[in-house]
Formats: sequence, C-alpha cells, structure tokens
Amino acid sequence: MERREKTKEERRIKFKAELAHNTGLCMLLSVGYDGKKRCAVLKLLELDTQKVYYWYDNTGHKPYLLTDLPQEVVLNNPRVVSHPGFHSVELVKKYDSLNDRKVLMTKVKAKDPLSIGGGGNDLRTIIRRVWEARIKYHNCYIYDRRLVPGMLYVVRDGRLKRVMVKIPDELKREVYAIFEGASEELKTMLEEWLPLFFVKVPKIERLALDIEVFSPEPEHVPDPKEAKYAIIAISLVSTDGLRKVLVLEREDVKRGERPDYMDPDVEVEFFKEERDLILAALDTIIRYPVLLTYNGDDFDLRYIWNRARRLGITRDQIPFTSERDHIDLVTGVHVDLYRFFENRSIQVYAFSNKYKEVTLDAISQALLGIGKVKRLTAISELSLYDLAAYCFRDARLTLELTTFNDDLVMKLIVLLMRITKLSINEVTRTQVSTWIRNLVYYEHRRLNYLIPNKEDILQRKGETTTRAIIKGKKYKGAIVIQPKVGVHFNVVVLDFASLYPSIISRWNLSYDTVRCPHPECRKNKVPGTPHWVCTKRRGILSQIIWLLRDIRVYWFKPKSKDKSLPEDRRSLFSVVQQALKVILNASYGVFGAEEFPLYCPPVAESTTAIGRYVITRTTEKAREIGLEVLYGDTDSVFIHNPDPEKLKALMEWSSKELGIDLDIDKKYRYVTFSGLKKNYLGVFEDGTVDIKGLIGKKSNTPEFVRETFYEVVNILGQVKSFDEFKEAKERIRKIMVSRYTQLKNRRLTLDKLAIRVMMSKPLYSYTKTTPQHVKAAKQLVSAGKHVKPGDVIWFVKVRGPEGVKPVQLARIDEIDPDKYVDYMKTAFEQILEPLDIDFDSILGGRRLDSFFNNS
DNA sequence: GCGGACTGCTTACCT
DNA sequence: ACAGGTAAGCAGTCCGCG
Repeated sequence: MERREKTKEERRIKFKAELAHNTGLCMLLSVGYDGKKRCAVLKLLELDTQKVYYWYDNTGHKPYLLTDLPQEVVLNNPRVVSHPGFHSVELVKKYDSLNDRKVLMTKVKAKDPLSIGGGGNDLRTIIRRVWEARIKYHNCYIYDRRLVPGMLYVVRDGRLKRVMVKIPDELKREVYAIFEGASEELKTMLEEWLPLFFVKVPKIERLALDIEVFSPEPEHVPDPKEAKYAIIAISLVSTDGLRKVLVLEREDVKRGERPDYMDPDVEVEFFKEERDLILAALDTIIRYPVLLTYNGDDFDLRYIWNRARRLGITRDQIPFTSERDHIDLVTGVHVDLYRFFENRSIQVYAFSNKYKEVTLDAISQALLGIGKVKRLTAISELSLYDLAAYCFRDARLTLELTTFNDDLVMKLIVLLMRITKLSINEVTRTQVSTWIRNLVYYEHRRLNYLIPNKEDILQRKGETTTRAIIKGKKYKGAIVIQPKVGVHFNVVVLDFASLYPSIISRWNLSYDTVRCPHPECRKNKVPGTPHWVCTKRRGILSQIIWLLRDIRVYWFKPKSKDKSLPEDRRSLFSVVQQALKVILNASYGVFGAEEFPLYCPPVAESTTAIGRYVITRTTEKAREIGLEVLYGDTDSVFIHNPDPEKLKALMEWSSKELGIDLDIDKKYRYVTFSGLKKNYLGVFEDGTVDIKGLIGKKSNTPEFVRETFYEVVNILGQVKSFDEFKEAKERIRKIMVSRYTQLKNRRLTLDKLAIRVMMSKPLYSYTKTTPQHVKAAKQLVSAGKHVKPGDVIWFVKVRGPEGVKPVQLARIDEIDPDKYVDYMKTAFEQILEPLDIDFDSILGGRRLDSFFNNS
C-alpha cells in the first residue's frame, strides 16, 4: 500500500464520517493519533444509528516524557529547548514504588509523539535519564484521560463525557461482600472496575467480506502487493441481513447452475467490469461501523487497495487507511479475525485448544461445526455460481465466528477492550503480554505511580536463583507427582482454583514487593528461595490480580452457571469470566518473559516456588490424615477412595494454613495411570471419558490408529466395576482383530494412515536436523507445491531409504506396515497395560505382525 | 562398517 | 514476544569393536 496518504481529517470528510459535536449514546471503539492536527482522535460508535463519529482532542493534551533532572537543568539544555518539537516543562509528583518513596519529576511535553521518541533526534535520546518515554501516545492519552474503550460515552457541545450506568444496589452489595475486610484502595479500585463487567455489551452491526482472485497457476495465491490478477468475486454478509456476492463475468467461464447448498436468499450480482464490482463493494463497506475479514490485513484489503489503484480508482475513493501493522477503515474499524484467533491465549484459554490450525476452515469447523466449501477445482476454473457459493461461505463463516453462541466472540472482544483499555484494533491484534502491560500501566497512572524502567527493575531485583529441570530455562517450575500405575476406582481430584493468581494475590507478589528495600521485611521469606516479600505495602500487581481473581472465582464463575438467572445475564457473566480467565492465566508468565517491560525474574520464580510449597505441603498433609494421593500436577491432587470427612478436613486445612482455596474439581468412577506423568484416562460418573496426554489422542497420530483408539475408549467408558473389565477385554480384542484385518487387506485410504505434523518455521530454517515432516515437505516442494509455517504436512511411512512420503505423492502399496504396528503398540499400551492386558496376547497369541506378513 | 548409547532437535501435550 | 515440565520419535554423533 502506498505510504503517502491524506490526513485522517481529509479522509474523514471525503467519506462523510461526521465529527462528534452532539451525539447520542456511543461506545468508544478506538483511540488514534492524527499527525496533521497533532492530537488524539477517537472513533465513537453511536448505538442508535450505528454511525461512527470522530472526536478530536480539545483538551490540549500533549505527548510527554518524565525525567528526574530538575526543570532548570532541562531548560538550560539548548538541545532540548531548541528542539522543534519541544513544548514545555512542568513539575510533577510521583510515587516510585520500586524504591518506596515519593519523587519529584520533570514532565517534558512535546508538540508531537515523534519528538518524544522514534524520530531519531528526539527528546528521549537527548535527555537520556527518562521514564515513560516509550509508551505509545494513543495509549498514554487513554491512561491520562481515564478512557475505557468498549464503554459508553456521549459528546455534548463538543465535550466528551463518560456515561455512568447505575449498578443496582443489591448487586453492588453482593459483590462488595466478597471483598469484605479488603483495603480502601481495593474498594476504590472496585468502584472503577465494576461497571466494566456489568454494563451490557451493545449491539454492533458488522459486515464480513471475502474476496476471490484469479490465478493462472492453481497452487499459487496471487501477491497482494502486485495485485496483478483480477478480483473475480467479493462476498458481503452482514448482521443486518445482507447476503450478497458480487461476481465478475469472464469471457470463457460459464455461469453454471446455482448449487443447492447456497441458500436461496443469497443474492448473486454479476458485473461486466471489475472496476464497478470493486466500487460496489466499497460502497457497501462504508455503510457499516465494523468490517470483518479473515486475514484482511495481509490479503483481502491489501489486494483490494492495490487492485483498485491499478484499475485507476483514486485513493479518495478507497475508504482504507494503512496503519503500522494493519489496515483500518476510515468510516469505522476493521477487525481481522485471523489476527484475533491466532492469539495463543484466545486459542488455549478462551477456546480450550478446540482448534489447532489457524485457518478459517479449521476454526469454523471446530467452533461452528461447518467448514469451507470443499472444492477439487481451482478457484479460477469454477463456474460463476460455484465461485459465488464458495466465496459466500467464507464471508458467512467469518461473520458467524463473531455471532455464534449469542455473539460470544464480539462480546469477548468488547470485554477485553474494557479490561485491557486497548482499542478494538489493538486488542484484536496483539498478544496477551501487551494486554497485561497496558492494564498494569493504566493502573499506575490512576494511582500516580511512576512506571519503572525495565533496567531498573532488573538491576534492583536481580536474576533467578533456582535451577530449571529443562535445559535452557531460567528457573524451576511446577512439581508433577509420579502417578501410581494401574486402575483406581472412585478418585476425587482436588485443585487449587487458579493457583498462580491466588499465590500472587495472597502472598503479595509484585515487582515492587518482592525483594523490597525495607530491611525489616527480609524475614518474610519465600520458601525455597532467598527472596522475601514486603510486609508494609501491598504490591500493585498483587492488588490488581486480587480483584480480578476474586471477582471471577467468587462471582462471575458461579453466576455464569446459576440456572435461576435469566439467560442473557448468564451469558454475559460467562463471557466476563472467560475474559478474566484469559488475563489471569497469563498474569504470572509475563513476569518471567524477558521481553516484558516489567520483567521481574524473582516474581516469576517466587510464584512457582510457592506453588511447589503449596502442593508439597498438601500431599504431606493428605497422607498424614490417611488419604491416598495417586497423582498430582502443579495445582491438583488425585485422591483414591477418600473418606468425605477427611477430604473436608484437608480442604479446610488448606484455606486456613495455606490461605489458598482447595476445591473438588472432578470425580472419576475410575482412573487408569500408565505410569507416565501427564498421561492418564479417567471415566466420570456419567461414563464420559477424560483423556490426558495419551498418544491416541494426539493430533499427529494417524486417523486409523485414533479411530481404533476411540472405539476402545468408548468401551472403557462403559465399564462400571472391576469385574466388567473381563467382558470389556473381549470386546476390545474383537475390535483390534477387525481393525487389523482391515489394515492387512489395505481396506483403507492413505489419508487414514497419514501422520500430520505442523511446520512451525520456514523450511530453510531447519538446519540442525531434518525431521520427517520436513523431509516430506521437501518432497512436496520438489513436486512444485508451496509450504509455509503453520502448514500441516500429511505424510506416510514408506519402505525405502527416505522412509517417508507426503500423502499427495504416495501409493497405498508403498507403505511400511511395521511402522504402523509400532504406532499401534505404543498408543494402545498406554491404556491396556494398566488394565493388565497384554497388547500382543490380546489377539490370541498371534503376533500382530503376522497380519501383515501373511498378506 | 555397524550397532548401541547417548544427546539434541522438534513437536505435541499438561498445568 | 506469557511460563516451565513431560513424552515420543527421530537425527546425528560418539565409541567400541583387534
């Protein structure tokens, strides 16, 4: 996309996005910076009209940095005062939490953010002794004005005002009861935070878009930078019922038949000119406040822009703006769902790893139960109606990823905006460390704390002291208790509800409290480390986590399951608790991540050290009172056939002695342990099977092995008592025999035997070794295919020197059956061995290999 | 020249 | 640009073997 473009203001006028002077109720979508006007600019979504308004800062807020040099010194520095961006200086008081003292600082204001930093000859380089000089201006503006993206505002006579929604007293009382006895500071904080959780997420109209592009080579996706080939279809699907595909008529391509899987209400419009097609799409785009795409930042919108320019459409006619790392919309905001779902925390914590590959097909298959349209023909060879149907599905899926389950994803995004104080553009495109950094910075400003420099934290607090088990890691982590091999009936799993956040809040862990400057606190040791924790002040992180954890555990989580509440309340509560979970789960890890600006090794190390102390003390106590501990991992203990009284005693002991809640998490009818850590099968009371870490479950296990594995698992789910294993064993034997016969006779397709492994990096960077999936990928490349990071390689084991072949290039008669026998054996031994079933003998003494060898 | 012991790399999983 | 711990399978290396 072209670098030079008109100012935000000029483009706003061009596309008729109005200035906010007097508005109805609005939601704050984003905060940016206008380089020409030299001020912050807000995008506000008016709820009634779904119109997006611009509001430019009129408070005179300026970018700044802080320095400990006195004002006179700064003013006597000619390089500062003669700097063209220099504005003024001001004396400010701050609390320096790292050193527990009040400090006077000089605030150096500038006319624009680049003069503070990033402009080469900037004030932060000139002054050198600086704080808070690397915060992006739009975020700094949010902190100082205490804005909360995702919350409600109005503009009256040009003045921006927060709209306060009254929370019913009854509700307030309930929540405050949780924090009874908490400090005044925490209660003030609660006052600020409560509305963010309880104010309903407003309706947000949105339009999903997807494009298809002609390509002369079927395997090649055209480069959006060049946009050399025609856009042949654009689909547009919206929350207000628009369902449309714009299709380009091409000389040699037939319209064909309208496929029946495309709903009859989908409108297909044909265009003779590509230019008209693009303009029609742009015309629709500007009518919605939110544009949704899947990979629009890197493909669809970029392609449209460059293609439009190529076709002579002027910049003035294209409502996109090119930002540093994404494409935004002049008349609203652009949410690229690929960027959002790519976020590891969203993937793991919000969607519990339900999708593994970050492709539209995989995600929608996992979350919506429907994938992309399957096609065998190249895009460019589809008939026009088939093309329309294919393209339509993609936009539909993109929209539905935000609407399913009562707008879950949209609500989650808004809740995350409120919690992290990030604009919608940023929260959907950044990782969890950015979220946590931003929310912690915001609290610093609210409390008038000086935001520390990373080097100062490291210098004062130092490095870690424990030794990690894994080579290359910085400090010791969690404990895993060796499991007792075999089958165990009636097992109760106890766990510490969000252990690490509990530790951070209860033990007052924070970069400002661990190894604090007071000599009298040194007695307050963290077990297993030389570190100590402050006894005089509450740490800022500990305070934040306390609030977020307790409100989640004691309020939102139970309320989201409370059937007596109306459905819409419950669904909001459930989203809130999920959003909090995402944040809380990452709150410990970031302090052990070197790149995090508040990186503090002793904080991370103390957290895991206390975790080890907690689980160790708990197992000791359990054994002491006569409970049998079968297994445990980090924050859980598996107890065999417990006396309920003793169980209760243990839980009470934990909250009293350790200050951390120990709850019943799960009850199993029985559990089988193979003897390996992080590896077991548990059957719940209702017969559902819970599988952890077993090979049969892993995504790279061949489908054939996995199917067989789940058939066996299904039988195990039906076993109610020890005696029933005998019958189960016989049924398992039958399954194995039939499956092996199937394999022997090669009555299966190659893809059932495929091992699927994801390439995590580009092909050329495998320099140390050549793993099998890389070998297969190299063969694909030789055959003219393209592979890139994130692609899953499907390969089979074959006889011959290479040993592997990608499925696309292999034949069923080439496979090496012995390798699959081994696979089967390891996969099944993990569940059969604890039941005392011998893998080889289960087929009546015959070696499994014989099934292959006599073929 | 070959096979076993070993280490290291890579991926996928658990908490 | 959240963390560490566990496991599997393979690649590659070293060592011993008259």
